[in-house]
Amino acid sequence: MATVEEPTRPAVRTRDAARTRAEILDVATQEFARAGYTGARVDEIAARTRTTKRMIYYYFGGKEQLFTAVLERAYSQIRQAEQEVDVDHLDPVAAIRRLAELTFDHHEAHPDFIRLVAIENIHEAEHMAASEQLGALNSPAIEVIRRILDAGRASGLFSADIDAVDLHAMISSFCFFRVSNRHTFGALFGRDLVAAEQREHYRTMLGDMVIAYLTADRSEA
Amino acid sequence: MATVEEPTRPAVRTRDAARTRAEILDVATQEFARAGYTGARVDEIAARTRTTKRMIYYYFGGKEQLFTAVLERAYSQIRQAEQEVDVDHLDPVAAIRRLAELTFDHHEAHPDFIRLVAIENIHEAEHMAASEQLGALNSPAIEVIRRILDAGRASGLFSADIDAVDLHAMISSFCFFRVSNRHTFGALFGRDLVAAEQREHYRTMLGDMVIAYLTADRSEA
DNA sequence: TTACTAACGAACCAGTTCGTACATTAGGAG
DNA sequence: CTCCTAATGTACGAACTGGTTCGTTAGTAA
Repeated sequence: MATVEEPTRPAVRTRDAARTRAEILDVATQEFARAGYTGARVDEIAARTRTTKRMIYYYFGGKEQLFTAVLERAYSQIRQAEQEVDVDHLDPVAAIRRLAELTFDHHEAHPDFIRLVAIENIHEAEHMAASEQLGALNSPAIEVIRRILDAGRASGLFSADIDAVDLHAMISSFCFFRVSNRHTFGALFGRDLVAAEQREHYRTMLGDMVIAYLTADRSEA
Repeated sequence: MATVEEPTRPAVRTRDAARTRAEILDVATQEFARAGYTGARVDEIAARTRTTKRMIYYYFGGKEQLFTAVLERAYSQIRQAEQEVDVDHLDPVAAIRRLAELTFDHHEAHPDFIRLVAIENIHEAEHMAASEQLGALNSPAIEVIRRILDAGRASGLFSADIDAVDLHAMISSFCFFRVSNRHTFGALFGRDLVAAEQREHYRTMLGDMVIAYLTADRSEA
């Protein structure tokens, strides 16, 4: 019943450009991943931030550039993870399997990233094209794959003459599809590709598939 | 220089419910595939039709139901194509390879369908869930795969104990990724997965991969 | 202490977008 | 030929949305 108005606490507007910028990126990542580029609302992003819409335009310029910034950060995080991969101590077969599993795990752990990539493909990668930072700077994973492939062929273990980028595509396609198409696949076949009980099953299947392809006996062909 | 106004031809408003409905679906499919669900504009769909926006609401009820109808038709077309598959005269290895190639070809030939599926996944298949027609009625392809797998195992050619739905996922993931992620993959690695020169390369790679997995020597495992 | 600027907030605006109310007519049933 | 209704077209509006204008203030350099 108190008719006394709350003094609407001054909220001690502390100034911290880096924090504000990062917070906008965090929220924007969620919102874009949730609703797609067009479906994401700048007002909604601002509302879920401790700052205002004005700041989004102040720091990023607009919705398009904000999405580009979101993509840039997401990809830079993935590259960072890839750089920490260490499979040099393993034999080629084990190394490839390990790498496939790491890719599998990373996709599963970052569904928002998968969604962002799917969304960017709907828009034909126009935001990536507009980014200087994202210009064809190769993923570290490719170099790792290349080294393992060379070793595997040198030792006679690998018969397939696939190159690193194509092998990366093969591994990624399985990992990506499992997460990206989870919902339509589930609706059509009543099977949840990302169900916890199935995790080991699919992880093993991926490794088996890649190794089988690389080591297949092609002498009869 | 004729200042005589064109009589704005009466356009002979012929009435044909089926045609109007089908035309709306055609244009809507393009527009949704182009811009995503949220990005698609009802006014734009109407403008590219020989009828008006009023008819979209008259026949479909609204944007959501229109998108659901688009998905229903797209999936029914795919099922129709799957039903025409005939691989019964082939041995299991050749049959699986042929089936994989047909899936490959279908994905390549229908990029709009791929985009619609990707878009529907962004929306967590909520429109498919709202459809009675799309309720878990299995794809004919699954039955075909099941038969081939049984035959392959019976004859001792296939060693892998994978089930039909998972094999379908394996094949689809490669075909789907190649089309759906064409743009981001191209931007990152400078390689166009859908380039015509590469078509045979990837088609063969898919078949090799699936056959290698199914026939891999697991005696040493 | 003062002055200056980077960082910030509230309110607003113009264009858009889905959806609807109302009026009209083609074409078939009788 | 007449009447009835499924089918169609026009015009409009309320809510939303990206972006901007204008004014304020925290922190800091001198």
